[in-house]
Amino acid sequence: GSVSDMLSRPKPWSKLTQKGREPFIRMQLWLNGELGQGVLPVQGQQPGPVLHSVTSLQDPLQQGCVSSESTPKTSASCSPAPESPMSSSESVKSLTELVQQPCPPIETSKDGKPPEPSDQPASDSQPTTPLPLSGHSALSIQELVAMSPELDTYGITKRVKEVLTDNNLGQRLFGETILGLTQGSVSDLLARPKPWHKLSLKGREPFVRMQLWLNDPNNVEKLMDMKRMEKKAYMKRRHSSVSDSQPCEPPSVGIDYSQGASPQPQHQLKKPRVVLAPEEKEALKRAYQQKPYPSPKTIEELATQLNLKTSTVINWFHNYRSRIRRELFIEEIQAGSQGQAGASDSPSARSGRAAPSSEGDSCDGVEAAEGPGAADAEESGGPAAAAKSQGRPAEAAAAPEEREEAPRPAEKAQPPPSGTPAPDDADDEGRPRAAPPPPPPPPEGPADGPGPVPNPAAAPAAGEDAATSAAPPGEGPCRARDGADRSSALPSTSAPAAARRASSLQSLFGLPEAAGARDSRDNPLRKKKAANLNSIIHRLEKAASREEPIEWEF
DNA sequence: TTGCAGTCAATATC
DNA sequence: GATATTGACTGCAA
Repeated sequence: GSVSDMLSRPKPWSKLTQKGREPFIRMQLWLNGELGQGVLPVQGQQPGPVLHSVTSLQDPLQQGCVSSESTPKTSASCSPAPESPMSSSESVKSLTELVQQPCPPIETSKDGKPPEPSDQPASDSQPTTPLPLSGHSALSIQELVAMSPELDTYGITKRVKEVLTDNNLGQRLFGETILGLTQGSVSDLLARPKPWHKLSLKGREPFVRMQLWLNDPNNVEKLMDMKRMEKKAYMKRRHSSVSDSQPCEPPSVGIDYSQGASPQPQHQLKKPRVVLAPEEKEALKRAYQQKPYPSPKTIEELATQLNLKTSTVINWFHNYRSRIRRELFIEEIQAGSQGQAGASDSPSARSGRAAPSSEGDSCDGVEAAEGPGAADAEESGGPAAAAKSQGRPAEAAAAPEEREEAPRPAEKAQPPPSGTPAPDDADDEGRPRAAPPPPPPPPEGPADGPGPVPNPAAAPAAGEDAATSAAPPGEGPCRARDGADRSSALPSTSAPAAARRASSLQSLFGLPEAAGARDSRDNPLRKKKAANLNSIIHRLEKAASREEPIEWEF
């Protein structure tokens, strides 16, 4: 259906979103029978039978990290035939070659990311720019990303981490040279990769780069070289600065704030970083538990009570929601890949590093659960939950479901679960409020368990959550969008509802297809979740077709 | 306008 | 010194 629509009523390029352009890029590539023709004028073309080609684009990046089970979406929408139809084979070939090439440096920074801002003396002969991509073939990273088959992000990061540690290569170096990202971002990415299908085109980019890098037989050497050169340059700078007594301009990275002292007026303008006190965080977390999507009013109150700027509170909620969500992704992945084998824990298996969250802060909105609300943990993945030193991860994964299954009455004296929106939330009503991504962590006893902790936040938030918590569970917005993503990128409207639902399920679990394929069957917890989610999806579908206000209660 | 994804970069922690 | 965490910001989509 989508294809038909697209073929008969193509939108002008300029009107298309990034997502929307993807199919056209695919078509263009397919038509070209080769890759990298720069930008693609798509308009008005009436491509012929395009369909199957998409599948054929599956193998390019391959080399091991593509999810074992080719994306269901694509395969569903395209000919199930495993092997791809002719024409595109060339493209695949050239792409594959390209991907495997020693990858000449490139200067294709998409958004024109300045090739290393000021940086690097490394410029010494070595291309500092990230993007180990094409030189000749003008195949931009975006194109590659657009055509990339589904990659196993978790597997990729795992491998990258291995390679980096094995060779004693730092994240900073890797990030700056290969990915064009800062150390912090790399760390985050490696520690908490999102499943491929949850990533936007932009978000996929680093993974494609990583995959390309992994495929490059000389990857380590190159990085080592870079390292050496950096060192050399650094030494050189030091020497010269010492001898010249010249306050040697801050090593590269022209952004030498820290170089502190220098009373440069501009630098003075830098606002100091806000660091929330533990109590403040605690309060915010509690507020989050009460209401993951606080109304402006609530935010205002929180800010006042905590003596923070409202923007800080807003940011905090955004970050928290999004980070919790990510936590859940990996929990799922890990649970998936491990639950299989060792039933439980094996912290060891956890890619070396324990889920970041486990140390308590980052996403502990969930962690909080372990205390008083620990009861919740009970069924949470059984052994896994128990084994986890902090119970956290497993809980996190399970928590959502529990809430769905048994809307805890505990949750703040919910006004009549149905119907009437929360009193206070006047400002929220009407808007189909997105569900708390990962449902607010198990309410350790609403408004906080034993929690003697003075909780300024809880108060204001308390009365309001009804409406919110009544929202559809399971990452509403995210999912919805995700669903849209898929359909636009990989038309598969013809898939029977059941199939669609199935794939939705996968996405709901945040499982990379591969993982899903691996474990979805026996894990009882998973089954339970699946069943539960199935029913939710079913209701959602029904509701959607009705268009009448609905009361969410799962 | 709101929420989110993706990042940066300052700090904290190891 | 390397890595992890996290508040803030940008850009985009609905």
